[in-house]
Amino acid sequence: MKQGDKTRLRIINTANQLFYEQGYHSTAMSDIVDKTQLSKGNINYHFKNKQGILEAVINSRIHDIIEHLKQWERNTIDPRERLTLFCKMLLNEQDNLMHYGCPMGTLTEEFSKNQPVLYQITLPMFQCYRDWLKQQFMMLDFSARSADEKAMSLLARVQGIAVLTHAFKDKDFLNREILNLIQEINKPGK
Amino acid sequence: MKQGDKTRLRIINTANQLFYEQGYHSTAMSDIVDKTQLSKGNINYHFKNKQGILEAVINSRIHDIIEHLKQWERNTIDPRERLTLFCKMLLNEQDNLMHYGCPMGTLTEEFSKNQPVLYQITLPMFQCYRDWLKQQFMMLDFSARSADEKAMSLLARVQGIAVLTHAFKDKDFLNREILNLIQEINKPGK
DNA sequence: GTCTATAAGAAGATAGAC
DNA sequence: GTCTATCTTCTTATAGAC
Repeated sequence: MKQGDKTRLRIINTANQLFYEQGYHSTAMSDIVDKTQLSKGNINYHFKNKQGILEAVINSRIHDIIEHLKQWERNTIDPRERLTLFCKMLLNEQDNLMHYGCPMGTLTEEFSKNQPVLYQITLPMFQCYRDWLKQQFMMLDFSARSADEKAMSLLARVQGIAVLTHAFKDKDFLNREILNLIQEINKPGK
Repeated sequence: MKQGDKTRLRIINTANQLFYEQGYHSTAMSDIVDKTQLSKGNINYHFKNKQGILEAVINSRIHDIIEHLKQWERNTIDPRERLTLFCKMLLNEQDNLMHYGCPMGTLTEEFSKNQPVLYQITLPMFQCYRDWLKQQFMMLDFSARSADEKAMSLLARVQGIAVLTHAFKDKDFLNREILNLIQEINKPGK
């Protein structure tokens, strides 16, 4: 890998972490400078501006999400088990969720109000999960329409749990709710 | 009412609306100046700084929330009906939810990551609803502990619906989910 | 109580040397 | 490719006149 690519990657990964832990707006270019130990000028050589960094970060995240989904598909062919793996993801991220909320949800909320350009960049993350969940429900013989509705329902459940875990800094709540949700998913008559 | 009080109230109400529509961080003092048609100096006479305005806004919101809860208590003594009124609140705010999300959830999320002082100011809004919902579940003969868990569950459901309504700008989803939620609440064996 | 004017700082983006 | 230095704009907060 070329030196330039290594630097570019270092910027993306650092910004990704900072955008998650502090939010996009609260992360200054100087924060990225400090954490990467690169100069301001160097960062601006690799990215036109802050929005350019965001775009690269989101592309990187989407790549990771897709890898994650593929892994679940390799792990099992049972859609209910796959949905269960999706829910369990939150248990693996307990501390991060408590401190920083959902990386996708919090970033989207930050842009949904009045940053239409950044919002458009960020929303595809949500769409990845929505489409994949829909596929799983279709494998359970739901129609395309109701599979999408089930996907949205499940996404909403998970986002709600993330919001309250974050707001009340409550890991017990998180564990309780996710276990309940997994039970509901695996109930036969659903 | 004195002129000073009228001015103070005008600032609070304007800031309340702007904080909701744009977020706290994205609302500049100059936005409040423009919308109130008051001078910068006048606003700083009434409030020490931006944080002072936030505190007044939150106090005003909490006052409104409590009035709202009291009204639901006057409207019915049946706890399930009261929980239903709570859910229906979201249907009355369809357009706002779609454009700006939950006024309580979005503000709390904005501060939960790395603004501990503002977070402490904002969280009591959530606590109001949590306590009231808990009371309703206790009237349905749940123990204090499980009533609180049910309250948190319901809050999470509603927050999740708000997040996805906002993210996908989808009112149909909102209506569908809220009606489902109301049905669940009024199922006998819950 | 309300105003105008300005200080003081932070943040994003740019210029140009090496 | 990487750096230092600077520009410009935006934002909060303050000083002082009326």
